[in-house]
Amino acid sequence: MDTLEIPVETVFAPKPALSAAEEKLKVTQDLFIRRWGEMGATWGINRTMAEIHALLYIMGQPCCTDDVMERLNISRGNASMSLRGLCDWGIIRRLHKRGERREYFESLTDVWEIFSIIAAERKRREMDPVLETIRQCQVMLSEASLGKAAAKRESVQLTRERLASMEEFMEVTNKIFQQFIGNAKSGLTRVVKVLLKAF
Amino acid sequence: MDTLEIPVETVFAPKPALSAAEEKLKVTQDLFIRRWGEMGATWGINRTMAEIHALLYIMGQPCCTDDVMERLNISRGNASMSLRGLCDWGIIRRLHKRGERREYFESLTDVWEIFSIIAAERKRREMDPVLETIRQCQVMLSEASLGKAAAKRESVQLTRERLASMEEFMEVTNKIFQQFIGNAKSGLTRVVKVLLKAF
DNA sequence: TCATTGTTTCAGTAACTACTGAAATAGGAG
DNA sequence: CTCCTATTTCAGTAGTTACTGAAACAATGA
Repeated sequence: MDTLEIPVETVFAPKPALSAAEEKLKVTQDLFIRRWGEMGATWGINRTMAEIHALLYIMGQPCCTDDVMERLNISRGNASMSLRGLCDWGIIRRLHKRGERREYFESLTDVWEIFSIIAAERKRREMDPVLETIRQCQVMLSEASLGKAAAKRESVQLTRERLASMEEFMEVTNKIFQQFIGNAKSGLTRVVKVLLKAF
Repeated sequence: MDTLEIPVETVFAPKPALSAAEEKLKVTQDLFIRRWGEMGATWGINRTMAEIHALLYIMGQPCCTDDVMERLNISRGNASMSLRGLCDWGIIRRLHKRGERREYFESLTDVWEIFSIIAAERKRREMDPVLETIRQCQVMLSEASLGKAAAKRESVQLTRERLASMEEFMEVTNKIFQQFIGNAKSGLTRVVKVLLKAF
């Protein structure tokens, strides 16, 4: 039997074993983190970035690069790049602790704020260019550009109609986004309450 | 000089040259299609699928597999799979023309309907599982699971708070989605008008 | 100044996703 | 049934994105 020997773990892993409660907390957080990462992936945000954000959000306390690396089993390079990316988005913040050399990171805590930042950025990057393109297309198919006869062709008319309905849709959607973004900090609940009451 | 010979194009390319207007229409449509594809890509929908949908939408008339292949320069396999995918989503439809062997495809024309289908599906696939996970996490950190003392720890409390605010956010968001989805056909404009008037 | 600790960058590579082209399959017409 | 045309499937591969690990860099303190 080797119960009398010093367990290998004592030498190589200086950490004390987690208490049952700590273990459960960790398992729970990991579950949340994984799911969040999966969701992020299908929304065009890379999994690791989403996971890091989930970690910082769910922990509720600042973590340093090494904490993140260790917890998610990722390399230093990856952690560094992803943390920077999240800072660029503005949904996590760098944090210097007095007398500490290393940097810590923490997530914004207000969920409405987090999502309105993301929404605003995506609108700017993805919806706005499409809207601009649609308008450009409409100019290209205008009477002025094609001449009166050609502009009357059925195929041209069809395309113009489609462009117009898409434009209308996107404009309205944009306005909704504005509401989200503008009201985020005060809690979007207000927007929603109005919406729900009306139906 | 070879002007007296039959031009090579006459033999190999039976199509007549496009008129200026047709050419402009094509260029315009291509511009729209490309932009739409780019947007799709950043939203986690693959570029080709988004482009095919854009094509069918903007054309306003049914196309067969070969039309799509030729217009977008993609292989038969790709076209077939992507068209099936779009049918599965429900945003394009198969269409049999009387006396024609091959199948045609057309896009839904109502933009609100298109987007509400997409929204509903994404909610089901991506938000619902996260919500379920959050609830599961809350159970895992309940007093019943951890015991009274452990449940009082600060770290546990923090995590529980975060889970709770995220849950609240997602529930509200879900309700908004429901409104979208439920009112789509009658034109979402109604929802929006209410929303806008209230501010 | 140098040593130490922490951070960023980036070339190389692993992992993944999308696409092709050809073969298999389906189904209508004769 | 067979022939013919349209459609689907899928193995192999091209193209893309994400990640690692090491080296360069930055900042602090002795």
